[in-house]
Amino acid sequence: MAVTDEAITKIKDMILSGELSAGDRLPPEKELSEKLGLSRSSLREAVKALEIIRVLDVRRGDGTYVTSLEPKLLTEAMTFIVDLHQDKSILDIFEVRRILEPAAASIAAGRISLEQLAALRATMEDISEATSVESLVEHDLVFHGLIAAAANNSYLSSILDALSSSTVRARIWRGLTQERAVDRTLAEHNSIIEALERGDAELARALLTVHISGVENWLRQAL
Amino acid sequence: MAVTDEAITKIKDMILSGELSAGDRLPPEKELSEKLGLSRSSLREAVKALEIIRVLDVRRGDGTYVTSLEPKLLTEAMTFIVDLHQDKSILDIFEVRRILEPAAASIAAGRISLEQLAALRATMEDISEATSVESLVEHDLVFHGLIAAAANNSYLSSILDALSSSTVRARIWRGLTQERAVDRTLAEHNSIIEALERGDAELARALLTVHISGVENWLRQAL
DNA sequence: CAATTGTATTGGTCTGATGTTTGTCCGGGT
DNA sequence: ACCCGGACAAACATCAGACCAATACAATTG
Repeated sequence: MAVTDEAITKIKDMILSGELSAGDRLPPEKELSEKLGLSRSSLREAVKALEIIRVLDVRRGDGTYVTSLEPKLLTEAMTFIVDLHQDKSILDIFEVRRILEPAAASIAAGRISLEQLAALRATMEDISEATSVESLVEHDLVFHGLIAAAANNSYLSSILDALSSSTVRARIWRGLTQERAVDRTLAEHNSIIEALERGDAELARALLTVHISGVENWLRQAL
Repeated sequence: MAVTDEAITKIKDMILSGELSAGDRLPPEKELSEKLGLSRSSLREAVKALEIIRVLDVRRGDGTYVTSLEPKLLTEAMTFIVDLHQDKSILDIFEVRRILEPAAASIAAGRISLEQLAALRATMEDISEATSVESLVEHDLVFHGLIAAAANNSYLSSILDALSSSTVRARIWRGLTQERAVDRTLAEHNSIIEALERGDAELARALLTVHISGVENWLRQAL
């Protein structure tokens, strides 16, 4: 194994063993490189790799820290990967979303707060068939993100966030505007909000299934 | 933004734009570093970061290539992250598994092949309450992995694989052996196989829900 | 006491040299 | 014609050392 990969493993092990915990600061690069027995350049490659998956947080002029390691941080790393995997099998991604989104909505129906409901309703304002694609994408991201967040499970919302990379969404909304299906989609969003307001878990689940399936079917024939 | 991060973005964009496709070889480090306007050292940090999330494949003495970018590769990257996130909120992870595993089993019931069924049955051989924890973990990983694979959705099985890091599994099985709950768990596995053999999607879904919930409840009281 | 300035610490980047591995080509032997 | 081995080139791996830039913190100053 290359020295850099060894360093990655060693740092990972230090975290797993508890020698390093969330928020802890690592020794300076020079010191750590000597301790691990490799050059600073090689160590930096290892640190960079751990930084991109949000395990380490490097602050110039300050030091390198272990991140909070909250599940939320999983999102960014996963999004990065899913972004690159797009086009490969969007339908597979939709199949997973069709499983998770209704489940999230169902859970959310029993837990969602008034503030979150208000935020959901707010996303519907100023949105219509005439709205720009960028705004629609933004609305959609926030809308589904809020529902996932209301389910109160960081892993669940992180995974859903990642599976709905904005790049993919943008293309879909672009297609929807051409197909003049925007108001149907927005009407579905409205129904979902109403179900959540009533705390109707079963209805919320069903509406999400229909909603995702609708887009999925449009996608299927578009490909 | 630092030059290294710029390089990461640029390489990512080259892949997204199609300038680089799966399997393509990147220019040599020296050449690419000049093209992107940074030193070789900094470029190497960028490459290392993309290598760890399985976007690039570096072959010493040969060159650097874009990986196949198959969803399967998502697993390794995600597992690495989830491994580090363990202990933080295992129950959240179980909640997601309780959503995905039954869905996967339900889909698998209609698609599973005879070979896959045989493989599933094979995992039950030589397994009993007396078996070592290592073997039980191995059995469990393969068992659930096969079901996920039978659902024939790479993203689904990748995510499930990642959520079931062997580190977590090991600890759970260790607990189960102490609680003498091993044969109940194995009996549930048997029932699941039978449901899949009959192609009974609804039953498979229910059994998986019960199965995951059972472990989940044990975990809840153990924490 | 607050604002400013200095300075040490720490990460960011570059350069250039050297080691290691791999792929390829070519010549000799069968 | 085929196979094998060595030489060579290409490409990544690693290191050492230098200098830049941002930050934290203590000292200074008003």
